[in-house]
Amino acid sequence: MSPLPDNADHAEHCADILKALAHPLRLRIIALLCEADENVSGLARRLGARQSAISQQLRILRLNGLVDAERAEGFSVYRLAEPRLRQMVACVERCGTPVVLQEASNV
Amino acid sequence: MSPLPDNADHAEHCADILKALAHPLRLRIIALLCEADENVSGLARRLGARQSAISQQLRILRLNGLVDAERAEGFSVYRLAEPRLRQMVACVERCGTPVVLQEASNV
DNA sequence: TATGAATATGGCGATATTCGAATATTTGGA
DNA sequence: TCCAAATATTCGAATATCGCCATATTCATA
Repeated sequence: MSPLPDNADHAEHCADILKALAHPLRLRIIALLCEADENVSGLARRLGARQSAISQQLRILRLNGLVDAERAEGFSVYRLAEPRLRQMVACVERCGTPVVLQEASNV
Repeated sequence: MSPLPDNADHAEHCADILKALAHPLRLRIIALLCEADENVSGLARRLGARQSAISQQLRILRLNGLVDAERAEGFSVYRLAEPRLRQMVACVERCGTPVVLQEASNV
């Protein structure tokens, strides 16, 4: 069925995507960008993190092709480079939520 | 909307799940277990990996609550501990597949 | 061109991961 | 009980990642 078990290259590529997401701050950045584009200082403010930390993690996300940036009015506005990430985020969020809570909210 | 950006604890927990998946061999193990339960040597054979490598990665998956094992006829049979992982795997697999190929297969 | 805000990068110590080899443990059957 | 297959664990060296500070770069505007 799934090509993943037999295709080591594909597995490696998918693992790279997961690895890029597998960091609390990066995951929260991505989750914010799922809702709307945002610039660096906006992200830093909303996440309560230092600018350099945000910029560092954005670089990693950029190098992995998960986000891209555009300069606008003096700001670097970041956005999701891959719309399918919204599914990913929703998925991991469900996985990380105890079943009890999930049923309670009737999802 | 999503609780991820504002809830650092939840983000950390989700990142842990992603981290557990973010390894080529572990991802392929999970992908196999999505289809059917399997024992250690079966996994090693089908993935062309050493027994100790499989066992090591299974331990990590076990400690993270992604799989669990049951002894049967002399073998340790592993299975998914979390059915929602099937969605996760399908999701990351789509994300890791170039759009071109995806459209070609009409998904 | 000079300035300041916004962003990006370099470097570094500490910590964590990875993989193979060797070894230990568990288990079922003779 | 003893053996052999199946699985698990330990160890060490190479590598990678993290978090943070300091600094560099970019860019719009004066």
